[in-house]
This record gives sequence, C-alpha cells and structure tokens, in this order.
Amino acid sequence: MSQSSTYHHGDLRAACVRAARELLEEDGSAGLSLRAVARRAGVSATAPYRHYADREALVSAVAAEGYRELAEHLAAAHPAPSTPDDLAAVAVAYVRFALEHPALFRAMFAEPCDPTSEERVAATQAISAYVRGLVRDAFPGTDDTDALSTTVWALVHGLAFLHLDGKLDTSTPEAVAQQVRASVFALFTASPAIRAAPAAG
Amino acid sequence: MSQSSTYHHGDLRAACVRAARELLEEDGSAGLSLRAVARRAGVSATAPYRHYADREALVSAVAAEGYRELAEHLAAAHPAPSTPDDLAAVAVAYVRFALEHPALFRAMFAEPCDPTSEERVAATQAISAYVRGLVRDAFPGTDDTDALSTTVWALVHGLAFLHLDGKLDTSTPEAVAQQVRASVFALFTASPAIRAAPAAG
DNA sequence: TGTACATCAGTGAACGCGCGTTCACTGATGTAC
DNA sequence: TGTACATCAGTGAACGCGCGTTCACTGATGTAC
Repeated sequence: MSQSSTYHHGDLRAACVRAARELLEEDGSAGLSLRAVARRAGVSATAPYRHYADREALVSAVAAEGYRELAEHLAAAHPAPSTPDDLAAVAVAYVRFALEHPALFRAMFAEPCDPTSEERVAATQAISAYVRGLVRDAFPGTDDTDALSTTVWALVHGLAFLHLDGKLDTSTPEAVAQQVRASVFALFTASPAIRAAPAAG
Repeated sequence: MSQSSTYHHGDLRAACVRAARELLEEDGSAGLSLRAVARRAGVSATAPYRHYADREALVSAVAAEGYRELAEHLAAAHPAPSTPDDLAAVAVAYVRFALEHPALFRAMFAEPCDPTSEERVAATQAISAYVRGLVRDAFPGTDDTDALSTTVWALVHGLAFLHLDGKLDTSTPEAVAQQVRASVFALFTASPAIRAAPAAG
C-alpha cells in the first residue's frame, strides 16, 4: 500500500468482493447488502456503484469467484484423478469446500444463475466441463459421458447440501469424508453398468 | 364459509401458510414477509402475530407443510417400492416436486432447520426415515442401510438442486425423468457392492 | 519540468420504501348462571 | 331463553431501521503540450 491519500481506495472492486464474502460468512445472504459492503470496505454507501451496476452484479461477481476457487480446490485435491480413490478424494474436497464456505456455496447455487453475467455463466460452465473431463478420463469407455458425469456431480452436490443443511452427521471432518467416500465407491463400482442400463425407461 | 362477519377470519393460521406459499412461488423467499402475508390474507399487518411468534415461526410452519407434502407425493408415486423401477419412479417424483415448488423446496432446505421448531424437526426426520425404509425394503441384505440410504437421498437431492439451479436440462419433464432414471439405475446396479467397498478409505 | 484540463473515483445528502414488531384498543364469540 | 362477562382474534397507529438508488458535487490522478 503506497497509498498516501485515502480518497482513492486503490482497488475497491476487489475490496467489495472481499467484504461481501466476509458478510456472507458472518450473517448469511441476508446480511449481504451493498451498504454493508461499503461500510466494511470503509467507503461511502454509494462508492460501490462505481464498480457494480447494482446489488445483483456484485452477488454475481462473488459467485463467480466462488466457482473459480472451488475449481482450484478440486484441482488441488488431485490434478488428474483416474482411480476411484482419486475421484473420491476430489469428491471429499467438493463437500469440504461447501462446509468451509457455507454461505458462499449457497450463494453460488442459490438461483438459476443470472444469464446476463458472463463472468458467472463462464464460471459455471467451467465447473461443469471440469466434472465431465474427470469422468471422461476415469471412464474412457463410457457411452454417455454426460449422463454419468451428471450422476457423479449430483451425488456429490447432494452430499454437500445435505451436510450443509444439517441433515447428515458433520461432527468431524472424518465422518463427513467417510460418508462421501462410501457413496462415491458405491456409484463407481457400478460405472460399467450404466452403459447397459435402461436409460430411457 | 358460513362466516357472517368479516372480523374473525375463521382460520387465519392456515390462511397465512397458504398466503406464504403463494408469495414464495411468486417472488421467491425475498418476497416472503409477514406484512405481505397479512396483506394477501386480507388482514391487518399484525394479525398473524396471534398465530405465529415471529417471521421465523411462520417460515418453519411452511417448511414443515412442504415436508409433509413431499412425503405424500413420494408415497403416491409408489406405495411400497422394491424394484429399481419402483425406486426410480419415487426419485422422479422427488425431483418433480422440487421443480413444481421451487421456492418451497428451497425454503425447506435453506438452512440447518431450526431445532426449536418441533414441527419442522419432526417433518425432517419423517422424510429421512422414509428414505431409509425404502432402501431397507428394497435391499434387505445390505450391511449399512444408513450409508446406502444417504447415498440414494444425496443423489436424488443433488439432481433436484442441479435441475432447480438451471445446471441441467429441464426443457421437458421427460428429459428430467430420463436423467433421474439413468442416475438411479447407475447407483442401484452397484448396490450389492457397497457392502464390500472400502468404506473408511 | 510546469501547467491546463479531462477523466476518474470517490463523497454525502436525500428520496421513498417495506420491513418486523410494540402497543393500547375493540369487536365478536362462547360460556356460566 | 336472556344476560353478564371473560376470552379470543382481530385493528390501526406508531416506532425505528436498513435498504437500494439518484443526484450534484469534489478531490485526486494522469496526460498533452
């Protein structure tokens, strides 16, 4: 911070997102107001309007950042998963991310993502493509990669939300990890079967 | 309505829940205020306080009703599912319920359910027990019924949310049903395997 | 290197709004005698 | 069957609040000459 003056913030755009995330974690999405963000960033109530058209635009920016971080978090769990064990590790990372950033995770998946926010749309598609890539690499022979990757994503996403909503045991990280691993293994053991399954019923 | 007077509503308690659900579907949870509920019920802003301690109490009542309806909806899809086909039908009903009542469904799973609302806690446990019962009946020999039923619930719940959030194709009910069936079959084909799976990793 | 000026990123007052909740109240209902 | 009265379920005014957003503004920065 070589900032001599206090008038110009320096990087209010990023500071707003940071403040918004803090508020989100502290008060849930109810506490996320533009005014509160401005207050926390130490700036007048209207300053954020220089960087965001309205409240919705800020929320989209926060959600997009969340998607990017989730992607990094998953990649960090395993760069190129191919065995069930690898994939289970990625799944555990997904659920852990949700539990570590509950309000952010909810904000990311709260609504049909605003299609006017390219940043947000791009981030969503990146996640979706990432999951599809994982499944393709792990099960190269699968007929319908899309259907299977949706199944994987749904399973892990559901585990994340049920934990988040207090419907499952979250007392220790290991308890969570164990359930996630067991669920993933149950699905993966079946993976060849999906090709023969009566998909259309 | 044998109501001669207009002063006493008759059944404002139920009317509030009804109004709340309408508002939920129209404006999402943002539109759900006690004042709006009162307005819609044709009653003064403070009348609901005769029946609900505060906003939270009303929300809990709405969520509890949602759980009860979801249970009925599932039971209607199949009274005693035992084959993969039966279970897939129940899963489709679950996702369909979410898509037909998006805001209600979100409200039901929005937060760790308020433990001071017995009505809500009871409704949650009823759903959870129902799913466990399904899995037990369908797979009587399973070692760890809890783990498997959690897996089933998570998969279906995740499918519901991903559809709800616009991450999957919801263009036609049949497209939705097809994905749900394919996912469920993928899991069920594996069900015996979960017993042998390295659950603890 | 110095100056004029356009542009940018803030300020702060003000607007109208809907909210949750309180309070003292009053009209309607039902029950005891 | 009629009356007195307790109880219940409403009313409506009022409170203080935080919100999103607008507006005219001003201080700081950077650039052209």
